[in-house]
Amino acid sequence: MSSTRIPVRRLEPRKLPQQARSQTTVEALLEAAAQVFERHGYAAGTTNRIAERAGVSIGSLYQYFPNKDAILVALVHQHLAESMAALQPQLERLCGGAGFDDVLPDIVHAMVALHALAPGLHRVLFEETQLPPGLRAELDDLEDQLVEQAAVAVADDPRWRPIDPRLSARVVISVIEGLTHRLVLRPPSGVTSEAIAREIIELVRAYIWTRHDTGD
Amino acid sequence: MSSTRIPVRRLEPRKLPQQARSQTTVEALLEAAAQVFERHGYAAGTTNRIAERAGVSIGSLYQYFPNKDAILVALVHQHLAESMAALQPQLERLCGGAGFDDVLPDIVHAMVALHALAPGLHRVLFEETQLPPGLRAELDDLEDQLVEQAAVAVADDPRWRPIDPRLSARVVISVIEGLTHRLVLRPPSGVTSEAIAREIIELVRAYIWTRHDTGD
Amino acid sequence: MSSTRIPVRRLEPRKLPQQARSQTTVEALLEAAAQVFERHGYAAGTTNRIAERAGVSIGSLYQYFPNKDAILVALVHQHLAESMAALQPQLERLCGGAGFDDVLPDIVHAMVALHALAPGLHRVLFEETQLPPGLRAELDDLEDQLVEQAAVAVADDPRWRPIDPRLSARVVISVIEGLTHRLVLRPPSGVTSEAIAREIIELVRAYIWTRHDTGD
Amino acid sequence: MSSTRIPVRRLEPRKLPQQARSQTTVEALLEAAAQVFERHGYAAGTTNRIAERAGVSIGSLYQYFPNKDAILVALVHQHLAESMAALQPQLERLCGGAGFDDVLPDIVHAMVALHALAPGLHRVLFEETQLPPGLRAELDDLEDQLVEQAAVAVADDPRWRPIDPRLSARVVISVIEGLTHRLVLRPPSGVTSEAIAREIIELVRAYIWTRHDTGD
DNA sequence: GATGAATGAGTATTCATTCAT
DNA sequence: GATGAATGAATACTCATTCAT
Repeated sequence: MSSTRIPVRRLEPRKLPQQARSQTTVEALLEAAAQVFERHGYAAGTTNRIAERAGVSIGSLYQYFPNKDAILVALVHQHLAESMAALQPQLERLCGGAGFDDVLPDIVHAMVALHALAPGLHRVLFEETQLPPGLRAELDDLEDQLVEQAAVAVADDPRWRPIDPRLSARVVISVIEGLTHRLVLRPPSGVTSEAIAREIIELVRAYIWTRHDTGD
Repeated sequence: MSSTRIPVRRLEPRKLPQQARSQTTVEALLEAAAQVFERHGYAAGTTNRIAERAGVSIGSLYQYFPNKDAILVALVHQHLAESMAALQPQLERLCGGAGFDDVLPDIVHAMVALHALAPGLHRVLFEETQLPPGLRAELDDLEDQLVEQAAVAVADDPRWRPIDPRLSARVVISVIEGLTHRLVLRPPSGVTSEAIAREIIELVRAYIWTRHDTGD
Repeated sequence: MSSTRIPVRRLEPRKLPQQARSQTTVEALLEAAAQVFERHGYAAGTTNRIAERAGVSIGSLYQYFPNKDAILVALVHQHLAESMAALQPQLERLCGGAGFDDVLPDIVHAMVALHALAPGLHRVLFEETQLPPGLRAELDDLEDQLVEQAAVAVADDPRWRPIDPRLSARVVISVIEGLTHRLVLRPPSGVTSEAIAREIIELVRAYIWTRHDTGD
Repeated sequence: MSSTRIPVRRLEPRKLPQQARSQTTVEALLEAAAQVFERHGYAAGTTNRIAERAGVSIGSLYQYFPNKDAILVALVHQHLAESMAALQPQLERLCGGAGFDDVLPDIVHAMVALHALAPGLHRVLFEETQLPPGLRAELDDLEDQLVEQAAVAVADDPRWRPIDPRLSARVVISVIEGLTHRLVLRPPSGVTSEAIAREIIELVRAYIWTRHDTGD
């Protein structure tokens, strides 16, 4: 009779690789997981396939990840870190007084570039799977922070005085995120990612312009 | 959607129900499938559960659907039909000469209403699962048609003469679809679906206004 | 991402077989499980082996038992039922006024016969595995009832007036149970099960005789 | 004990620790194993857990024990040694002419004390696992020796002349061992280990008294 | 000698699908 | 037409054991 444990599901990596060798293994696993999930989707991306593609035994996979979900979570965290690295500089420019108008293109281009790299994987990461509540909350928090910063930046801009900066900011963020996903992950034929970025920028500009108090 | 192989796989309903009783059974199955997929997701929504909830034996389910994917496909078709039914009148108004400005709100409201009904199901139908290529193409075709119609309507509008009607139309459609999904399926806290619709409308209006040739 | 259910572990049979065919399957499975556990022990008695020996697919096993433990539980219940069936008549004789001295031999013989049938299985059922708390409690309850009945019977016996009937009864039950297990499940060489029964009877008789208030 | 196959399998410690450090390691491993088996049972007591708890790498564990079973065997031997150490003096008293009646209480108390120390471990050692045949035989031999000695002692006792000293001795040993296990490892609520010892002593006394030739 | 990364056969369990009744 | 018992390939995951460093 198996003992009745309390099944607390861990999602953090199981142990930190200490030797150089294992560091390599973990990286190979994450890389393999990204490819496998991208090609097969999450459900059909089996742990055995991931291990195989990583050139590693299934046992090694489970030495570093307590379960399949943990791999996904690690991938999401990786993406988050990359996103922050790409966005942080722009946000600092914004807070440093640069005009929203100037920063916007860079933000959008960064977002588009970020997603264009491995569109299938992003689909899996953010659409196909139901992320665990903790991670979901983490992402939502992050977005809220972005919204907050954007709201402040937009409110400060002397030329644009939006009536409801918070809502405007939320829509702006959603538009950027939503359209990037929509257009980059499933690009309509005959539309370059360059054109996509351009249109997103125009869209946001137009929206903000409309939503402000012209003071007339 | 599970398989990556390319076996010969039928996705059409196995046989058309001819008697009233069968008709009822099929409807019960689709309704049950919608509920089960909404609650459990596609992968965890087992055919046995669907059959059980439909009050029908698993054997009967397979009498009408050759496999699990076929149920999903039927559900997508159903959704498509409903969408068309909701959108067609507006499109006809558009083609009949009504101003895009007038029709836009109705379109957006229709879209939002369509998705607000069973958000979880829509997530499953359009995000969680990798639709079979044929269906995917079908959906894309449909969207292309919408784009085409919208392009014509926008181009015809005497007050708005967009520089690239086709691209503008595509963006408009994507914005409506993308934001509806993004905002309705995972609504930010404190934002009503009414507000969402309003902002989408504003967004599109602003964009079109910007994108036109003012003739100055 | 798999949905996070609350893992309540069921141990009851999964569904009651409704057709005659499945009744047969369940019986074959239990019989096979008894043999497999007896030969290999619980841990090494795999579900696949059980299914194979039952001449049934592994899927069928899980159609009737939600997990491996449930099979063990069913086996214990089966044994319990058989034990009660064998013991009940004697207990009724006891309560009906028959002398403890007369009934004792029959009880011991019944116990020995019960265990001599599949000793290895009983070892697995009651020694090797840590039974789930509910079942453990059930067994303890049963034993407590036996103790209670024995205590009453012994107390009533005019010839035996034990000082502490409850404790004496407990020891008597434990002796019968403990020695049956010890001697039947791992019989010393050269001792027949007949001799074992005889000695157990003597032991209990001597004990009770000693433990009574001689009234001197 | 897992394997049912009969591979060539070493169960002796792999190498005798020669340096003081190694001696310490082996002791730490056995101590850890005892704790881990007591807490988790044999099957769930993994070698990695044992090594971890011993503060030793898994590699080191296998330096001293060829496999998991060998650890169990070592533990059994350890227990045997302790048992002999506790029992030997009493047996010598017996052979030295002390009355069985006088020695019995000390034997029983020694047995109870021995088992009360780590009941869970004893359950694992002697009930949960199917000991390898060699060890099983070793244990049985030991018991036979005890029986022999007891038989001689009992036969010699001028006051007790049992009809079949060998059988009586066997029953006595079994009673002591069986009831100790039964009552110490799974004590009925409300019964102290002191009371248990007392009742076992009484039981054996009564039995021997009954089983002797009164000479009438 | 010690370490711990790597291994992979083996385990319980699920679920889409078939087919005898 | 309907039923539901039966199937078994496939999956996530474990753990005793090895061996390069």
